[in-house]
Amino acid sequence: MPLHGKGSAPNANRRKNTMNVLPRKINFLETEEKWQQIWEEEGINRYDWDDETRPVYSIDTPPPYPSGDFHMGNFLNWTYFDIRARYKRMTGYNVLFPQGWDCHGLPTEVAVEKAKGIKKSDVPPDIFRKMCEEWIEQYIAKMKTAVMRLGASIDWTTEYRTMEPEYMRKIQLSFLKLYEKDMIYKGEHPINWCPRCETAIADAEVEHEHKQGKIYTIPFMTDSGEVLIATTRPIYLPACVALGVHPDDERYNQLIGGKATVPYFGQKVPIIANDEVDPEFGTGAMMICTYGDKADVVAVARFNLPVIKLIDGKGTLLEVAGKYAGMSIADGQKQLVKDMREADLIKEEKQLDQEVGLCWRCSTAIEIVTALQWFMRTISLTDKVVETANAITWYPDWMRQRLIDWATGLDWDWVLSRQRVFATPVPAWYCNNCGKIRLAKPDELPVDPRVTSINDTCECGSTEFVPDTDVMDTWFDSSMTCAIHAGWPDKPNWERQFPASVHPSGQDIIRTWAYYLMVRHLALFDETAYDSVLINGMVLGGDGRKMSKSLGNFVSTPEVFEKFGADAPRQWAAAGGSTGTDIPFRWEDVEYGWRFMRKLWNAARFAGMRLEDYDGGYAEPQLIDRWIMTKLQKTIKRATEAMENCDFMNATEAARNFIWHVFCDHYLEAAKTRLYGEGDPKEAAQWTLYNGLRDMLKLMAPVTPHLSEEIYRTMYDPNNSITVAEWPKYDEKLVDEEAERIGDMIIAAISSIRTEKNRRGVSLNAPVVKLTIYAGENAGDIEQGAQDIKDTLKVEELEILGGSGGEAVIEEYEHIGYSMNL
RNA sequence: GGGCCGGUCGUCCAGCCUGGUUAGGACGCCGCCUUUACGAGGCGGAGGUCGCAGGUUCAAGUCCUGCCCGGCCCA
Repeated sequence: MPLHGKGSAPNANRRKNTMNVLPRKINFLETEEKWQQIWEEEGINRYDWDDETRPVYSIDTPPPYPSGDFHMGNFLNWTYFDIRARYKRMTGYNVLFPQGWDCHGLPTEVAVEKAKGIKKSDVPPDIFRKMCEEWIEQYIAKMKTAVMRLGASIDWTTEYRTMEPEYMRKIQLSFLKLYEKDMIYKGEHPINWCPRCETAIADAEVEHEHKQGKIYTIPFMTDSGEVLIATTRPIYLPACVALGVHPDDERYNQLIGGKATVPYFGQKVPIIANDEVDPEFGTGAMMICTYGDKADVVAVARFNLPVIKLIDGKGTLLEVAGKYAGMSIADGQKQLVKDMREADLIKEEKQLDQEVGLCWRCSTAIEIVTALQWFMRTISLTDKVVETANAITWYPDWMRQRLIDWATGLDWDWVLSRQRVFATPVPAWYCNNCGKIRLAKPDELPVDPRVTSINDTCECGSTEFVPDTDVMDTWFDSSMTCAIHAGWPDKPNWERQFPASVHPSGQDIIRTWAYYLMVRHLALFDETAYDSVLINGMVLGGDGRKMSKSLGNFVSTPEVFEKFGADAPRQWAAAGGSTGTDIPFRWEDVEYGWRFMRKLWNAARFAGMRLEDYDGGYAEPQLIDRWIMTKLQKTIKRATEAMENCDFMNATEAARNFIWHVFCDHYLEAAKTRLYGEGDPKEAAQWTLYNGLRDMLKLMAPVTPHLSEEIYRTMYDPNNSITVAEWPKYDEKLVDEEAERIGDMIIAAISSIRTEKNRRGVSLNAPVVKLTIYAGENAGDIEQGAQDIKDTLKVEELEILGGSGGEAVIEEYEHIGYSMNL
């Protein structure tokens, strides 16, 4: 036995004060709010910017868009990174857990327009901005309340808003630095365009949807007769610049090099060989227009074809569309199809299931147009992105592929500029005379060129400048967080907090958040933005379908808080499914968490009562004490490994199952009689209980911080928080394999006999006049637990024999039989 | 069409990477027990040929191949 002698109490200092006993009744909801307040007052969640001893763990908390609704999906995310933050604090890290709000964006503009009954163009940009800023504060307040009610261990001294001048300064500065590095440029390129929002949008902002559409077969005239093409968008005929056929397609390849005449509009276009044309699709010949779809973009670039502008920013057809000019695309197409039918130029019409790109904000069908926009170079960084994605850690591992697939599938650089108001302005003016760009200088930031004019002289001698009226994609605000959280560019030691240790993200926004962060920081610092990515899945309704109000499976977060507070649903979030997978919200899981809290509370209350006179002393642990300690060590090991891997489910399950079904169900029952007694057997049980329970509270602390704290401060240490106490260490000295083997046998015997008592309709407490156990070769083992068996089962006379016999056998130990007289 | 994930008791979820005792847990269902931590509890029971078909192996829920179904993302 590794442990000997009274007084040599490992991990337990002799206590002077008696232990406080927990009250029978407890209002968990009030308790939680109490601790949230105390933690804030004590500042225990603050990052220590000056501490150079502890290793840093920095969390790249994604600043949410303050919609005002902290939904159960948010609940899941914040629980994930809060568990991570708390676990890391307990394992010795200086944890930076910041919180920001990603304020800019169209939804606020729309909401303000509606609320004030104005259009954004009715008032100057700075006035409209102010309205948006005021508007969004109410939503930030709501979101913040929810984050705090969850018990997220945020360092609120770090709180920031992306709409603040100070934040915009940093974003604009990064813009200038990227421009200096030639990573940002202004150019004319085909881009996705939302005709309703009248703004450029990035690939990542395009949603795809299947729609039933029509495909029309239309004849083009060539020197050797008609060639039929199939198109879903005949309205693009005026912008047709070529006819493409596959070079191996024997129906058409003799036409290559010749000309074709566009029906109805009459322009002549070249017939070119394009191996990307699918001879199986439609008629096998494809018209190339500017731009009907992405394939057109690729073809135009590849064959150096001219570009014909067909629509303006509102999606209205231009002059080139002839009599259709001035109509919307949809109306124009309708009219054109009608006219072409009459002219017998439509040979066939068929239904086709096609995919259309939609603006993710307003669901308007996007168009592809060519326009002068700001871009950030991303395509040239693709290899570097792939390399970095492979080098960092992903929880779970298979999510890595999502980023790689996205990055390698991109066709264009990132379109940065947007034509909106409530966003970070592009810090640039243009010389009114020669057109040269005059970028803001770092000390002029932050600046809104739409509001502030520039006092300077251009190289050409002119002093007149016009502002760049573009603003930036909101992702440009939020994809700098790893550096900005770390303190860039002002804190001299910002690189101590950089790269971020973990970037938490939803699987749905890997293509945006994770990708933009990575590419942006690589471009600026040539370094990864984060060392690991923690992915959470979506929260589904209890029926396994996507949670939504229209499906009637929607659960609001305030409702959950009101009924069950934070710690119970936090257990659902932690244990509802594997990290990264979608998890259904189930009230049953939350209720189970709530019952676990009550169970642990009662067990701790019992421990407190039996430890009231405990002075921290040590007596040689008995078999069953060593058994539970061994089981505890193995639980610590399992939970720690799971926590290290962000496997919150198995970490939580390991701790909960041990506490409830091993410690409460078996150990407390077996040790109860000793704890009511006197002397060394009692002290051994007390030592085990005192030290064991403390570790159990710690194992649960990241998941149920409020509950653990309430019990810990009442029973163990009123002045120090368990949430920053040391995480239990697996202690090999406390592992006793032999005790575990024999203990399992004793517990199995007790369980079997207890079941038998139950079967005979008597309570566990009813006395057993005589119990005879026929233990064969295990008689010596059973003998070691004789007292536990007698105590737990209330046996008056216990006889342990070798050999076999008895009226029943012990489950899982069929060679051990027993007889019992009640 | 491509990539990724999933298909395990009525329901939800582990287990699969690193093959090996009667496949676990929760919810629900049924039965029993007022026992000085807990009846918002305890004890027990029923319920699964691990999507299908092959293959590797002494041994497959676990590894390999093909297929089917569902989900997400992309074209």
